[in-house]
Amino acid sequence: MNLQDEINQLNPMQKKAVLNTEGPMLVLAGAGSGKTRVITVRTAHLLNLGTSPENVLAVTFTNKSAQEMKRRVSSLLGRGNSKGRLMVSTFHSLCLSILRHNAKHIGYKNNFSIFDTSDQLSVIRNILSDIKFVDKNFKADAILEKISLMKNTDPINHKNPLSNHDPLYDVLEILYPRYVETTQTLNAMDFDDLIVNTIKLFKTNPDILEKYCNKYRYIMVDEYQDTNTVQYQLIKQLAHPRENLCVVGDDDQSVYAWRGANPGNILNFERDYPDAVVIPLEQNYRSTGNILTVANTVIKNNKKRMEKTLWTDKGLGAKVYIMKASDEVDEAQWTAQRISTLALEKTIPYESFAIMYRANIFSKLFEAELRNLKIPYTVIGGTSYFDRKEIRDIIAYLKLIANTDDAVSLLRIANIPRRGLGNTTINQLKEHADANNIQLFNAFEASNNPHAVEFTELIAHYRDIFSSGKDMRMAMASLIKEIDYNEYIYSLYKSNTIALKRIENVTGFIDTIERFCGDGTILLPELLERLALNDNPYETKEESVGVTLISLHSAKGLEFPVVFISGVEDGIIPHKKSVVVTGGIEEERRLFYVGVTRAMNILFLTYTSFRKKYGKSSPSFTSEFINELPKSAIMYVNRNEDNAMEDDQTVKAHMERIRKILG
DNA sequence: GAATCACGCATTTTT
DNA sequence: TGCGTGATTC
Repeated sequence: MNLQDEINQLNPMQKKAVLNTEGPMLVLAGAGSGKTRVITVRTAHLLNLGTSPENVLAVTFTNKSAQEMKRRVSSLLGRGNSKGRLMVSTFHSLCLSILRHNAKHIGYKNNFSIFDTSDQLSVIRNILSDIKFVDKNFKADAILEKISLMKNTDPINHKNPLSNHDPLYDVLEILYPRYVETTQTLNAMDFDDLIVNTIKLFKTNPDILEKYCNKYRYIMVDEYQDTNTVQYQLIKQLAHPRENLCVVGDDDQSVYAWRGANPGNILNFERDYPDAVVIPLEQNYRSTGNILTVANTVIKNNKKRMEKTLWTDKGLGAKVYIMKASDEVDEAQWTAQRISTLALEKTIPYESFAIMYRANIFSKLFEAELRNLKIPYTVIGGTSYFDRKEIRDIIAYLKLIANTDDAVSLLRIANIPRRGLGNTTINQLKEHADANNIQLFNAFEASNNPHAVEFTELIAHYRDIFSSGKDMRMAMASLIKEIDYNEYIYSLYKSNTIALKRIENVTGFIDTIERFCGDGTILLPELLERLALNDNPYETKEESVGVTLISLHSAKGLEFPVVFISGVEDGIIPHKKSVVVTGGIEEERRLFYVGVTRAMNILFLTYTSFRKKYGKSSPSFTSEFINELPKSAIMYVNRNEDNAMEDDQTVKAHMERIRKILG
């Protein structure tokens, strides 16, 4: 299908958004309203009008959506067309590429490292121990969260986000500058720094900013409701003065305030850009009528939102089913049984089902019950492959090889595998480095400890090997062999099976790396960037197998024919801890709304009478959101006479549709 | 440096 | 309840 046909098929609002290419525009894209389609067709249209692809910048939050967007734009324009020159990028990778070219202007070397969360935690723990600050009430991860919030809200004026009654307030006043100083000394940036430092770069070097402003004449931002204050500032800087800025988002799906997202960015768009055109997309192409009625009714209870009502021409469809289980085991069994029945009797593929929950911990019981019934499933989220100790160790080697100033990586692996560099020796070296104001690595080099010197020689040797651009796999394999990492793993774990598994992980990691590299060879710094930003341009998108188990947060952006939202109980949704913080009950309601609007044809809401919490069973109470549901669109299903659905002709008709859709 | 134990804590997560 | 951390001990 060519572009013009594609445009002709859009609904009037979508078409308006696509054809309006100049000036600021807010596309208020309701759930399932064809948002991605609008963005991609709009981009293709822009290019088709003669705009050069290098003058267009599209910003997303995840690499996955960036890749998806590139793919769709290039398929709209036909092959060989501009895919490579079009800048579709995440906030972080955009900033990273800007900073790599301009590192010296903000006091960094261009081989700066990117620190992930665990690197950040190490920095904080080191500072705490340096200043001999011991207080169990101040945990590194709580401090980190606040530091991140501080950076994301007001990095330049160092505005403390806490009230001065908060016990963490004073700690943060001391730690924040120290943390910033330390990371800079280590020639490292954390994820927040990537954005913050870009803003600073632009503030202090208007000429550099101007260059980028001239380059990016048309800017699009996806998921605008998730932008935080610094991302907002960045976009504002870049869009000036043309303001050909198209932001797309849905304030009702803003569920990341707790990590700094500022829904005010979308709510205030018209105030910030007075000439803005606002286009609401309210026709929903995903869900049937009753599901949308439930979604609309619930979300209307939020006060701070932009008014919109989703509608569909699909008809009412099945009612939203509500199941009250006796306890969490019953809930999981019931859900698994329902899936089994629907799958077998109505021949719905398992891939059409999703079970959603507020917290990943809840996946356990569902997994067990699905296993019981031999139903295949995929759990999304949880701890990442890259968080494993053995993978982190190897990555620490690579990071140190790429940036010897990275003392966090250095300290991680100085004695892994053991090479006679115990705590005492390392502390002496640290003191020596501090006293002489030199990098720790240089203190190792200059030390009269042969182990320390040998270690730096090893790193230097591999620095040469990796920078020569030789085969990455060979270099890695040889490094792992030279340090005898496998032997170390065997010595670490008593059980051979566990040790073998860990070793397999390391081998698997080398394979993963190869996939990150694609056909061509890339150098170590680029590999590390891709690893840090989780950006694998060669990853083949694999269809997940079986029933999807997923948190409500992770489900944003996805859709499934049949959805179960579990644990719709007071304290879970809304979560007891969320009610008192940033987003409060309204954000919880949005999260629930996100879950509801994932469902295409059938939606179940489940909750319990009793639930085991921390080992002991206590009564659970229905979520207030259940009470907000419109009576006309819902139907209660009883455990003992669980046959209501089978008699429901609408369900049969809709199952028929699902089968058709899925071929 | 390793093994053991007690204690405390317990959303959401991408980059 | 169950895991991860940190202290304690050998």
